[in-house]
Amino acid sequence: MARSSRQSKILELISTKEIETQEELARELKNANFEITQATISRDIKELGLTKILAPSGKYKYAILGGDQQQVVSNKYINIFRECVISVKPALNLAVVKTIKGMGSSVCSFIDKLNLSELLGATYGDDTVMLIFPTTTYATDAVTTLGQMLM
Amino acid sequence: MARSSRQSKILELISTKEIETQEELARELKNANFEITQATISRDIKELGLTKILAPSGKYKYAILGGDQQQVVSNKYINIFRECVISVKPALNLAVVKTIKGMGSSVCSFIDKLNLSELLGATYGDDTVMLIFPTTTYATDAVTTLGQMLM
DNA sequence: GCGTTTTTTGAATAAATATTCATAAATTTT
DNA sequence: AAAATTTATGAATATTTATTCAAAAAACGC
Repeated sequence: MARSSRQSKILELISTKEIETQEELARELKNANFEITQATISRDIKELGLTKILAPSGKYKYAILGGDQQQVVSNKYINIFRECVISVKPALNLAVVKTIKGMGSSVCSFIDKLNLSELLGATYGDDTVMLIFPTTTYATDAVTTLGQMLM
Repeated sequence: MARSSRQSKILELISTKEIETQEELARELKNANFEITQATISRDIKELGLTKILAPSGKYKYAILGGDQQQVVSNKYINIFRECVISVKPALNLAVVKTIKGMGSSVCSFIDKLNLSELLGATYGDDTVMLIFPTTTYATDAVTTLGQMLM
């Protein structure tokens, strides 16, 4: 459980910040209350298919891999999603996602990447993500899409 | 000059073989008569925007980056091409590319990636690449395309 | 529940990679 | 063409990352 949450957090962190080293990632995770060592991060990074790329700044940073290999890995991401999400429910033009404690932000960051159709905006709390749509129909469609991923 | 040739060779090597470490790359380059140390390879790899990715085999290997950053880098590739190619000429339904000594194979590997229209096949020698087209027209078109890259 | 197997992790370490610093080669300036 | 500047490189080293090996934690069957 801690494992999935941690990996989800890692995905969020690297897409949010420019993480240059695994030690740096360890520090960030510590801030998010994951006590972990560099050894474990090395393993997580391998599992998640992350790589160091040359950022425009000229520095190296961790990023999610593009290309073919990505397919192999994205199942992994969906598994993480599954383990962090408790339920997805519609509420008029909103979709409300309940997550395990502390995973609101990283689940939200994950959902952002899905490019849900007509998603107007998304906000999150500690264990909730709220997705805003123009109509109830789009909201229920999104709930269906996300629900599918949980099965 | 040696620099461009070497980097061109590096591009060829990593797209041909599964190179796991810089030391391994150093050995391969030695075979191709480039006496070079790991330090320089580290620098070349940074310049070329290469990264280690997880190969399907589960091992790490070097690969050319996909994605946005790639644009920044591909100019670099064209520069290398420029420095390795001496001339591009048509001969009936063929295009003949003369390269500096020893660069036939890596220039050929580079050209392969261009997906020239109607290219039927390509062969190379030490300092020559031969491209085969169905008609003289396609051959001269290719010569124009490649010629453009040299300007 | 209790023993057994599998999975996850950390500490220590091995392995790999990036950088520093000095030097040499190439390029430009005058 | 000599001096000055820039660029490329290697040796040594610092830094970073992967792995080994042992231990703890979790999952499983009985």
